[in-house]
Amino acid sequence: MNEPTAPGRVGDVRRRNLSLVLDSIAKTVDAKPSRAQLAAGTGLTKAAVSSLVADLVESGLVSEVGLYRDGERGRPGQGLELNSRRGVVGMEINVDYLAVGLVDLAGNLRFHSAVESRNRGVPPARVMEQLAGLAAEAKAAAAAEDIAILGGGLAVPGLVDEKSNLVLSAPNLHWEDEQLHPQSLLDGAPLGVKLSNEANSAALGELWYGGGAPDFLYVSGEVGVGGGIIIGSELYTGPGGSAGELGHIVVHPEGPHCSCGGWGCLETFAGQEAIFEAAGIAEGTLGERTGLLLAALAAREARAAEAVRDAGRYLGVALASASRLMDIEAVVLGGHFAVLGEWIRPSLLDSLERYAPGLLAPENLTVSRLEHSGTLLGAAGQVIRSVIESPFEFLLASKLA
Amino acid sequence: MNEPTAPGRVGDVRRRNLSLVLDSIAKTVDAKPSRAQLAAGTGLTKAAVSSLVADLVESGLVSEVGLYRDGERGRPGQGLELNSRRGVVGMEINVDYLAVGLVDLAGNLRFHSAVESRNRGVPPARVMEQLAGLAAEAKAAAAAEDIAILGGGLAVPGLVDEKSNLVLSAPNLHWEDEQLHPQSLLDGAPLGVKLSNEANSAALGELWYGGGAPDFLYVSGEVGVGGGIIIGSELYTGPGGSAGELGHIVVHPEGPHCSCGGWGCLETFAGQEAIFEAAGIAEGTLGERTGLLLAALAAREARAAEAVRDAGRYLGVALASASRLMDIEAVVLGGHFAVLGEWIRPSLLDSLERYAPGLLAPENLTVSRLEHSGTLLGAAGQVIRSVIESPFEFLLASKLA
DNA sequence: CCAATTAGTTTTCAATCTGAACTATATGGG
DNA sequence: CCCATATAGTTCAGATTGAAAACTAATTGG
Repeated sequence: MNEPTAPGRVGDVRRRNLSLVLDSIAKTVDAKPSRAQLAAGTGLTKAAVSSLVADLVESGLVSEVGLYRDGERGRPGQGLELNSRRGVVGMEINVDYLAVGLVDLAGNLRFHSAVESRNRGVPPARVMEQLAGLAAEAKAAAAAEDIAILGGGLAVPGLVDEKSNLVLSAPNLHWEDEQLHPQSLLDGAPLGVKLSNEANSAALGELWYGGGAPDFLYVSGEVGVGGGIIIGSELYTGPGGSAGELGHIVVHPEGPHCSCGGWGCLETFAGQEAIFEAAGIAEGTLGERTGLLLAALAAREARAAEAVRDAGRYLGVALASASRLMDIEAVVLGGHFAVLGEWIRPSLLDSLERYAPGLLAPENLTVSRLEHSGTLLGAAGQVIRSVIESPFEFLLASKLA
Repeated sequence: MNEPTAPGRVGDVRRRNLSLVLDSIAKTVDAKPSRAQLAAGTGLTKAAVSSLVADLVESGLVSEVGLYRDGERGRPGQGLELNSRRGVVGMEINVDYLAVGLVDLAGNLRFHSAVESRNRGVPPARVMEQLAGLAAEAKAAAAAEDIAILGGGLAVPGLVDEKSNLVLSAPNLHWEDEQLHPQSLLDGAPLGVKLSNEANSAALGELWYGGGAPDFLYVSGEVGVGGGIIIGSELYTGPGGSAGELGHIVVHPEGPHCSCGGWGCLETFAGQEAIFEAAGIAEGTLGERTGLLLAALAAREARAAEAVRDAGRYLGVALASASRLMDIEAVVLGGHFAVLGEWIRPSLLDSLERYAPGLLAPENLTVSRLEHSGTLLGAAGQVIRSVIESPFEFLLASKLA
């Protein structure tokens, strides 16, 4: 018997309403709602909203931005918005690059920097050292724009335990059970640095700063094939936190052996290596090979076209199964699949229609437009969302300071 | 922008705590906790628990059962338990039988009755008429035992819309967009009759009255292959309510055409028809054919053995994919697969180990022991759980009456 | 310049939990 | 047999918080 359910206290009501008001302000992008509008939108009384907003303003999460006027009569309202002088640093370690970004509470990417970096097989300490340099740039940018950094998010391409900051397994980096110290990247940030999975973060980035649909499968084609499952505007992580492994859905029971130990996984047909190999592109860095592949596709070379067509076909099999099982009727392609977007789309749609007819309308298969910033935005966004969802804890902390 | 989030009111605290206390009483089966124990268990003060329990007792949901003594010193406590003189009727329409059961709040099956009935192709009105006869038996049994019927649950083998009591599609009954009137089965029951899907109800029955693991996939092998996904002790239904379609996971891209329009679905390899056909058993009712199959297996007939082995193999493929995708590491076999339990287990385990090595320990693949009552218990249990989760609404209603 | 209108604040009230004091009821040793 | 001790449960004052309504503030249009 688990007993995780905490008793309701009188004060819980305020926790919830603080979050409700803050979330309403966050949702109303560009509109800068007044207290009265918030009252109407949330169902709270004006009195309650006033009291809640007072706390939020005092803590610095929300700022008043001049008077709001609609041309009608009556006293104008005070426009409210998330304080754009508070920010979170999103950071990403990937196989062949490092990146950081500074995202303000309102969701604007205020600074962005990335460097190529061959991180495969490099010890975490060395990679973190290099990342610290980028983080310093972000801090400098924040100081220049007078933005206070509340915290950060760090996404890595592997399975992580965010409580203990452990990278359990990042096969493409050749990391296994590596202890990271992400806090050291942003000394003194009150909310610390949250470690997360790259595909999940990219899915969340897509949710918060991309298309915005509440339910979709995000397919992240990096070296492996990863995925993030968004249901009801929340990330589905599963009981153990490792859900979304689209790459290891079995798409052919007689398929080749997979690095995971299984057979016929999607990754063996649609992973980057599999596609390059099928297309006959063996040499060079990831970037070079991607360039060669796109060139071959543009030149209508049969072998490349077939490689991508097959990948799309098997991706369709996996997505048909996943959509049916989880009742999710939208898919967003990211990473490698976004790069191959228009090339892979036809065979993927054909395959979906063959294996799950009528399930997924073509307009619900989209390509992410966030490109490389999606993961960053998602990594930072998780920290921003945690504040929006539990502002009370933040208020307490800022009261003490 | 959806705005489903209701503002927190002061009174919400009591809603939550009523549910917390009621749930604590429900969880503590056989222990009959005192108010003081509940206070310790929930984190509420004794004063709060006393007040909450008073409301619950007054509404008739909870009853005081004599004094509690542990042999120590001190005043003995009043034992509390869910009122076993309140019940819910679980009902099930299936392809070849109808069944009803009376379940009291404490979860005891107090009455059970089932009849064989060939319902395939029979109009809903006729089936409902026959079911009403069984429901009358349950009502009589409740009257005889002085149990007040609060409501009912009706499970059907198909996709339902529970708001409008519509059976959207029950292919095995040949029902399509049929309007049911389940309330008429239990006139005057204050909580009405809730329509639900058979596989989902069976999964919930397994959750509440069976094994009790918080995360598992329930596989319901009836005429089709259905499934129920339990995550965090809750049913996962997906955004549209039709999740769990294990039967239409693609297990072989070159497989046969499926009734769903797709190709190579699990159902085409492991559905009842597929197994009977592969085993060469074409004649007779479902029951007769099942008997023949089991006899053939017992006689070690090669064709039957191979049919079941293949079904297990493909079921393993589907479960490997589903487990990986959703990060669920336990499986419960129900329906036909429970009947075939020991015969299908070896090839299923082999297959799981081949396609998702190390993911699912053999002890996490279990066979449901609830047999035919699982669905009933789940159907009734949904109504019972709705009371446990929102007792406040129930109190209001009983105050008015 | 005033009526109408809308924004936001103040005040009173009710709901509900906590905490502490109090009452109720049992056991066991002298 | 009685009283110290222990545990169960109740009562009551105090704090938090939102609802409702009255009130103040600021703006427009005639």
